[in-house]
Amino acid sequence: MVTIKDIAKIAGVNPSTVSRSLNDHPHISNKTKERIKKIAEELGFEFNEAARTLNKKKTNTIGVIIPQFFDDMRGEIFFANLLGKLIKEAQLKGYHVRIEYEIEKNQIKKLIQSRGVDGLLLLNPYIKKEDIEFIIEKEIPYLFLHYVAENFKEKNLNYVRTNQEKGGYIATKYLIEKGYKNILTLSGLSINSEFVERTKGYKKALEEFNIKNEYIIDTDVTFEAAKKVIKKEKNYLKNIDAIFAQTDLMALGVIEALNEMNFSVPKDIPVIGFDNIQLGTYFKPRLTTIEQPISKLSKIGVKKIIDLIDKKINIDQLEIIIDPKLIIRESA
Amino acid sequence: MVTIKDIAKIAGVNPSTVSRSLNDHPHISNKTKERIKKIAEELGFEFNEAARTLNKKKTNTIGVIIPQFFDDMRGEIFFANLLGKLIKEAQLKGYHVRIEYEIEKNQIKKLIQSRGVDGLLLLNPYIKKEDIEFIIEKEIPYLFLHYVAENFKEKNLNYVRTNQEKGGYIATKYLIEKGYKNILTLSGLSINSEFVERTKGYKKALEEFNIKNEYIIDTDVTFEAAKKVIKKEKNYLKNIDAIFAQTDLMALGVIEALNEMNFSVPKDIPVIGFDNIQLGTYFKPRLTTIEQPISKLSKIGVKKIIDLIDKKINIDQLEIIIDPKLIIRESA
DNA sequence: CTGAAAGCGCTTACAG
DNA sequence: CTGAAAGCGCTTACAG
Repeated sequence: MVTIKDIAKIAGVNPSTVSRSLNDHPHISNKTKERIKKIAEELGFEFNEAARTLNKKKTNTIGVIIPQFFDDMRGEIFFANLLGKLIKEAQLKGYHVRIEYEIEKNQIKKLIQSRGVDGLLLLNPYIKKEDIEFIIEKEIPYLFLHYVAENFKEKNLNYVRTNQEKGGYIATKYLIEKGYKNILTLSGLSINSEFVERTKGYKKALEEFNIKNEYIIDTDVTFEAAKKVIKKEKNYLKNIDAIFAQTDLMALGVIEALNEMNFSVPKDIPVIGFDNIQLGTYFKPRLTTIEQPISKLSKIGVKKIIDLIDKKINIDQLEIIIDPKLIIRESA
Repeated sequence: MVTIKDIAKIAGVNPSTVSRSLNDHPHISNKTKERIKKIAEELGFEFNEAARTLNKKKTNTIGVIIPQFFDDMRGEIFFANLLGKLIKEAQLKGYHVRIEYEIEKNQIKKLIQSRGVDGLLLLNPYIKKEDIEFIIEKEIPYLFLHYVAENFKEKNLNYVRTNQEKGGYIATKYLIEKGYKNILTLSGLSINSEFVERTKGYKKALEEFNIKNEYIIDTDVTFEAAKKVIKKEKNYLKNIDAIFAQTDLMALGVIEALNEMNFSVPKDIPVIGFDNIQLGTYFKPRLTTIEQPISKLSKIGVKKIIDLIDKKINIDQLEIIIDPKLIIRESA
């Protein structure tokens, strides 16, 4: 592999001159710069990353901690999308992304101590409290993305996330304004706060329109669970005239159940989802839903973590909340 | 950050002794080893990765090159699954994974020249010929995973892939043995050879059973395209008594189209898919399909690339072909 | 069993 | 504008 020394020898200069030339140091004459760059190019020279990292204490790597439930169907689509966009965004800015599951106990600490990353993008809401404290103590640039830690509410943390409450509010309000008053929301049986937030938004909308009847069912965040629950709660359904399912997959399960029970969607019962997965556009009726702003999330996430790494922004606190968007199609 | 020197000072020994102790070098007394390990533990020491990499010329990183079409719906589910499993597998073996899109021209060359990875897992079939030649010339351990390069048929390349032809064969044979003789296959309009292979398998099965009637339609690999084509080819359908759609998403589109045209699946026309995406289990009728062996693919892929890196196996040629599996459910 | 020294491939403060 | 030297944090061949 060709090194700076090789180039120095060929050019008859000191390695430091090669380094400076290739790094466009201002105090080097254009003549030598160009001469050296040409040689470097011809030899196919690239800086040895490890050597640079060791010297500059800069890895150009963003650590991304993903949750174990990445394997879930729902997580999969959403996270795959998010990760794909994160990788691309980072790459465009000269960083790369190191994705890790939290498998071992001290994974995050090790990652930091071994100087493997410049900063951390945390996509896992279940980061341990001590890890968060460690990150903060060591002043490692970090950003919660999409989720905010569940285990550490005391301190103001850095995050970029979707306004889930607003999403729930928008969905519910849309149904109310269409004239529905008995709205069931299917929420997630999950410790992730997104569902709590969406239900909050649901309640807020009801309240705003002075509607007293709340119908809330918590269930697993899957197609099957949603389908099953709807079929089981036949009697319950008699009071209901619209449904807000808090994920698209659940909404599809609900529609499937309703179809099998000979309800027509949206005529008999409109259904609105959440996420805007592509799947929702495939089947009839095409899903009306709330869009998670994945593109914005990844663009802003990458930009901000790099700003934090470059100390372009204060590490004090960074709170960015992105509003989701109503997508009107056929199901409601 | 704590270094080997710090520990040496505290322990009153030479840094080399610390290094050897922490690396479990055989010639160090257990006493000092344990003493030093304890100090290291107390200080929260971890090896500086860059320093180690620089010295040992080993990054413990597997480069993963993904195709631009990772963003596609189909690619997304399949690749997300595969990537998630790759990351986990690699991590369990002490490696991490560096995922890159091929954005710049010389991305792969740079990755190699800058010594960023120990080996390459190529998930992109459209690697340029010169890149492949470069990889081979530099003797970088590499493995095509899932796809095999389209641009470089001359040389025997290393790969781990699914036997797509066999998949097409199994699917078609299954339909034939159920008594169907006029089988349409919906193949992919795509330069990826997987569809060519699956169609080959389809033909092979027909031939084996002496069936002369071939029905092949090539179309975009999407739900919508499949649906549209089926609705358009109404007349064509009259001759058909079973359909083999070469992706699950296409199969779902086909079923949706058939339903809208008042055909019952599988009673009137059975439909078999390919991929075994989870989605296929959600809707009625649940999809009969061919399973892509994603778990095996990722496990073997990671294991073999590490073997190549460790020179445990010959770099001469590695060809592993994994058979897909028939999953019988309701649609056929 | 342990130490002293050189080296991995860069960068940069110090000189001139 | 350029060079010589020290250093980033490890490892390991050479000695003893």
